[in-house]
Amino acid sequence: MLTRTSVHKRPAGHPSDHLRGPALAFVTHEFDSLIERMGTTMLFRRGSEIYGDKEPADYFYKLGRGAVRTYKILNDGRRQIGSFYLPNDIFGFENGTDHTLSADAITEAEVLVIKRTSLWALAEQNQAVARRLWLLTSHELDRMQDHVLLLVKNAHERVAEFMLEMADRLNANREFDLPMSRQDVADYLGLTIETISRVLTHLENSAIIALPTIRRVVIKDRDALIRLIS
Amino acid sequence: MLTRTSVHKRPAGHPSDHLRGPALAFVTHEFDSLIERMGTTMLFRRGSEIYGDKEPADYFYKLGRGAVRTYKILNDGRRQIGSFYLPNDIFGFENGTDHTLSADAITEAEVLVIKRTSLWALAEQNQAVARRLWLLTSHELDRMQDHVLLLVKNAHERVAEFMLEMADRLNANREFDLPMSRQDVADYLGLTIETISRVLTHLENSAIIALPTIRRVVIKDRDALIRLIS
DNA sequence: CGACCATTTGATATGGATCAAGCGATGTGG
DNA sequence: CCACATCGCTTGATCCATATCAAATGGTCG
Repeated sequence: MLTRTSVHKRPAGHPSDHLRGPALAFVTHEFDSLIERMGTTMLFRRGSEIYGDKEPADYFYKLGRGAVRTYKILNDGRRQIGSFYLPNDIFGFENGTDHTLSADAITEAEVLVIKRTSLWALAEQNQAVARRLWLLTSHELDRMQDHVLLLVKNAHERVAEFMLEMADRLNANREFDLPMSRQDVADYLGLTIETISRVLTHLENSAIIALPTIRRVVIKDRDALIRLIS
Repeated sequence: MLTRTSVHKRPAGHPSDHLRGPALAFVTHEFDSLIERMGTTMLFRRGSEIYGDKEPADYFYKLGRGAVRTYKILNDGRRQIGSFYLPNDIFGFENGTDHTLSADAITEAEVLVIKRTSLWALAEQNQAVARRLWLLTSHELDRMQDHVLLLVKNAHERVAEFMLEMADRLNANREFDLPMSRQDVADYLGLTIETISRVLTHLENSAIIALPTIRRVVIKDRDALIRLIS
């Protein structure tokens, strides 16, 4: 019988691999200016819908300013949030031709809107663009995978991991403002608002975080947070 | 949500949709024979590892015969299964340069192993291949998204949805054999084996399914199952 | 047949949900 | 500038779905 050991020898072969360093930077920059030229900037008010569940996915989006959530309303009326998007994130990639989630603006949001067909046509001729599209999808996949792993943990672990993720994505070392409400956090983590509140109070009482205002978070003991998610 | 099937069935509405009909069929076939020529068939014994967590992802895989699971062991020792793969599914696409999940054979499995670098080189010159790679990643993303939505439902809903998904993916109308154990099902659905067992007993007592043997499932009342997941 | 492992079934415990009330910040009209 | 309404959040009491612990059953393979 064949064994599998011989299989894993070569250097990594991920799509983006030969784009390391300057090459990757170039492609990223090129891609960004491309879509900036192809797209239109739009302003969405707090709470307004960017696209709806089951709508054809004719566009994709790059967030300039603000915050966006994608979500689905379940049969029992609960809302499950799929992802949060922060400045410079690209979204609307989470699915195929028809959106399976809806997206709306959590805060006032400046969004670059790009027509898919034009970008797709471009990808037909430009390998770098095609590669980039693939990479974006792949990152979205990574994120979704992490979300699955998050949802099987207990409440303390979910909240701790969420706070570390937010700090990271907001480039904050210790202190940041959550762009979303407690209800949003609850719907993302698959918990209730009461549980979120209790866990935060507990973390505050344990001197692991501080909450100077309702939206502001100070990470006082990052190691303790990391230990929580172990 | 339940309509998603194996990687090879194109969900309605994907970006590649302008490849409808003969064009897509051609591409799919071309791609399949391409990778068959590029890859090597290997046999994995029941329970043997196909790739490990944190190994470089140098290959991807097409399952010929058997069943495969990808999973991650959590800090507390629990095992979370990310996906099951069935014949003709392509896997090893669930991430970037390094695997974030491990994969092993649930049953004896015949697997076509393809070197990523060779396929990637091909994609550089062949749009159809590049498109195909994107599509595969995108399907994986769809599946992961469904998994997130599954994990926030209650035990009955999760099990009902799982059974419908399996029937669909195994192309079974009423009757099929589960390739995986109760423990696997539990680890996929984020439940315990006892809960799986109790829900199955309940579904059997309600004449919604029958379980003639431990692995065999007969769907006696599909509508009731669908109603359960509403 | 006997041993072993997977599954089922039963009894009890518990984490997080639910229901309910209180609180604090923000805004509005008088 | 204050009284009051509103909304988002916190806190408390209780409940319930699922986990956990434990034992019985069944299926498989020597």
